[in-house]
Amino acid sequence: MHSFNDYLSSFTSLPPASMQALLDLFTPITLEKGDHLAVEGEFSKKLAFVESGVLRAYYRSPKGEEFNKLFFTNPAIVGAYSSLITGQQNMINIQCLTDCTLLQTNFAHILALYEEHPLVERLNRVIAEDFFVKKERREMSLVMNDASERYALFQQEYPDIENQVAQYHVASYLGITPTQLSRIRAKKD
Amino acid sequence: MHSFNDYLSSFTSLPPASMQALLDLFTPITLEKGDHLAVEGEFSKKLAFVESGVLRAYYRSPKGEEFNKLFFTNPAIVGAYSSLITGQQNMINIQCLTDCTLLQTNFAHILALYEEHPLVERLNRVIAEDFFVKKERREMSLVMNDASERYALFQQEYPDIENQVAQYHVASYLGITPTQLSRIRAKKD
DNA sequence: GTCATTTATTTACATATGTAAATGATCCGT
DNA sequence: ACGGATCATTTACATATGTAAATAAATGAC
Repeated sequence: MHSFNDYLSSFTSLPPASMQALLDLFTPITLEKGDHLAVEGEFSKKLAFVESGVLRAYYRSPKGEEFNKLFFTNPAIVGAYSSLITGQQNMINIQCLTDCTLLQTNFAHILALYEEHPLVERLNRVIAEDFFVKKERREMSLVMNDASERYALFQQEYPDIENQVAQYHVASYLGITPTQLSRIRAKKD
Repeated sequence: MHSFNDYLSSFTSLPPASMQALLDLFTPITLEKGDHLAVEGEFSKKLAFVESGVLRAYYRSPKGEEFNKLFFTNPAIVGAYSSLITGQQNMINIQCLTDCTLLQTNFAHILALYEEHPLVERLNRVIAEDFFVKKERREMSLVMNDASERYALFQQEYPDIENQVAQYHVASYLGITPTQLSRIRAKKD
């Protein structure tokens, strides 16, 4: 498992005192398969680091269909990011697909650290930029690659997820039906 | 035409002195159909406001196929946003689809205003959040709507663009071929 | 361990979309 | 106004994907 400390350090280095102050904000929690960390319509406040387990972020269409948008596993930060930073109503849902252990905090606590620990703000910015760039890459992939190429990319990007979650969650992430994913998998042999 | 001043004011109000300092940074330029404002691989520096004309942002696949990602018309801010804020290499191209008149500046000039005009930073953040939310909506639409629904949404969102640019640019934005767009249009009668 | 439930695959058919080529329409420079 | 170039539509056919239903496999509760 990748520790939260190591994960944060991979973005930018922090003075030990700042790192400690930041880490101290987070509380270990456990969630069960099916539990939600964020729900659409809320004004989201929580941010967490994934220690173990798998979560998904998903949209819901007006008719109630669900569309997986992202998966999260160790090491990753999970939260309704756009709601947190904009203060607007949250549009996505975040749910555990397995039992999960997380380190959780209130986003406001992090903001409160900026005065005393300016490099925490820098760290936060770097992480936000990383999110942004990943989002852009995913958007490019949705547009430029067909389903079977996206499936190959998914396997590269999340090598450990495929055997931890239901096939239909993968299909939803790829933007196809489970039927079509089965066909694509069958062809690969 | 919507003035730059009015457009900025629609996000958040600025003290007149700050607004003037900001507006003073921008220089009117004209670009011709086909000209590029940003090219992939560069480290982008420029940001501009669209006074008139139509621009597109597009990706290029490794094989050289182009995929339209966004259109820009008055009033809008245009620039290789993710490159500007992250300082990373730019991944998108921005090109004029008609002759355009823009107000242009170097992004660094805006950052330099933050000290003396703190509300400019707030304005910038609000605009970035607006970008982010729009990006999320577009991503949702790509995933949840089929091509003919996306076409209807495009017509709502950009009511004036359809008769200013080639059909195949619209098709590319929708993620389909011009052939398929023709079929969708034919059905609507 | 058994059985019911959930999940994955397969099948048959329908629909959306792509490709390539032909035809029409429109635009632009001279 | 003419004529070549670009663009849009149409046609015919191929492929990818969806839907619905049947079957097979895996999972989980007892």
